[in-house]
Amino acid sequence: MDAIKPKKSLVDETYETLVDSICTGELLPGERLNQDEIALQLNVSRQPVNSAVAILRSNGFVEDTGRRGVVVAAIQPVQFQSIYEFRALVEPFAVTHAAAKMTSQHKREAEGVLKKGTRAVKASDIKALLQEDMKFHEMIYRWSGNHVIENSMRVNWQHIRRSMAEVLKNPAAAIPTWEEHSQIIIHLLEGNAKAAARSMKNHIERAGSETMKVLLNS
Amino acid sequence: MDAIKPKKSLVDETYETLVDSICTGELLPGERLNQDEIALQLNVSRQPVNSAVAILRSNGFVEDTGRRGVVVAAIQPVQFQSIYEFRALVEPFAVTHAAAKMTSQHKREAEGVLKKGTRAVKASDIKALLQEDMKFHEMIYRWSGNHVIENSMRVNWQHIRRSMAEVLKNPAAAIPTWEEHSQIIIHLLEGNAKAAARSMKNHIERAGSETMKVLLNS
DNA sequence: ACTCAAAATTTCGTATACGAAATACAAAAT
DNA sequence: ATTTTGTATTTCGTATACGAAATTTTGAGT
Repeated sequence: MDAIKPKKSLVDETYETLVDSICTGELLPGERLNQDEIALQLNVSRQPVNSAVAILRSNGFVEDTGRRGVVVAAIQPVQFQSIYEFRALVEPFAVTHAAAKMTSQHKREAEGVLKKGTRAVKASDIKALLQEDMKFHEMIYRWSGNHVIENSMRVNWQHIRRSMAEVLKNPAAAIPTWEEHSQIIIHLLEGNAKAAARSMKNHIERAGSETMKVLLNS
Repeated sequence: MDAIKPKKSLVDETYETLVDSICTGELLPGERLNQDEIALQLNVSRQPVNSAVAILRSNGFVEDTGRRGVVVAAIQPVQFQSIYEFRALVEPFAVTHAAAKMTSQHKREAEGVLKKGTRAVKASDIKALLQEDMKFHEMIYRWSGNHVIENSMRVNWQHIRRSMAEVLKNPAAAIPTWEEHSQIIIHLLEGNAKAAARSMKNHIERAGSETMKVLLNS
């Protein structure tokens, strides 16, 4: 028998709602977060909102102004450059570690994600594209067996979502992405760690420059 | 006229106190955190304690038990292996980026940290050794100009403190550490990025195996 | 004595209350 | 008209209150 759904706390729900709002651009950089207003909108008291804001602050999504309350942290293009530089280092490393551990179980999982990804490409389903892209990379982190990678990238991915939503305003941008994802998996299943890592590096660098191009023109 | 000191919130104070207690081993893995008790000891109400615990949870220092409340997260040796693997990747990268940006300002800062470090070695001042080691590496992250590195490593360092406290029960273990730190800076000031990165990689790998040796024997 | 269920207690999550600091507003002085 | 200053309002941080779920204790039945 399955455990009944462990409904999350209001703090968690509030936190996730706010992160979503920030990442989708509903809350713009510099905008103030009014706790009373948020509490009213989400139909909870100010207490869970206050706790959620404290976590947002700890994770760098909002910042103190020195005055009252917090504002949505600004995201500069240079920060995305940092993120992609970092990814270009970490992701090939994750792939290399994953290569040594491939099983038929992994193969099945990869096929599932690739199928969902290509389906989303065909349907130009932006929301699905976003979700499946994240799932693909999180899958690789997990396969690497190094939990620090997964943890370190978690917050970054929330920021990446912000930029990716911009990039995918042209859904065709997802076509090369999923071709590259597919190629990486092929190399992994061949047991060719070097080629897989190189593919990943190229993938991140291409996606990075694509992203910077879009961000700088907007 | 100087601005008056902006004293931190009780949530922050509570959070830092709890992280300290976890990292120094005062609170052991698996131990339950009783909010009433903590509030009483810190002489605050349960509200800031509750918020601080939520942040601890978000940062992986404590985990839900499925029952009531949270317990201090267990730290397995394998987690430290992951951390050191990760550092062996990220820190040479940071050094490489820092190498391109050295100024006389940086030189002065480095000399200050190295002096404090070697003084702590001579005095076998464990607390200072811990603090200065962290400061040394955070300085390099900062110099790299990539904020993602600094942010990603922040939580890791709290865990590293836990292991380092163990290692430094033999204070002589700090001697090679600060020789290596010094060597890294020398290469950086020479503008020799390759050599600096290699020194950093060796430093992390030696420190990592030293740490694993101590953890597995305790 | 041992077991099990009902009652009492603990402790958490969330709501509400309150004081203090920041901001907005308004009126007086230049 | 602009600046200044006193006052009202907003909004946050923290304290306290309360209900519900988990845990412990109690005690009756075996």
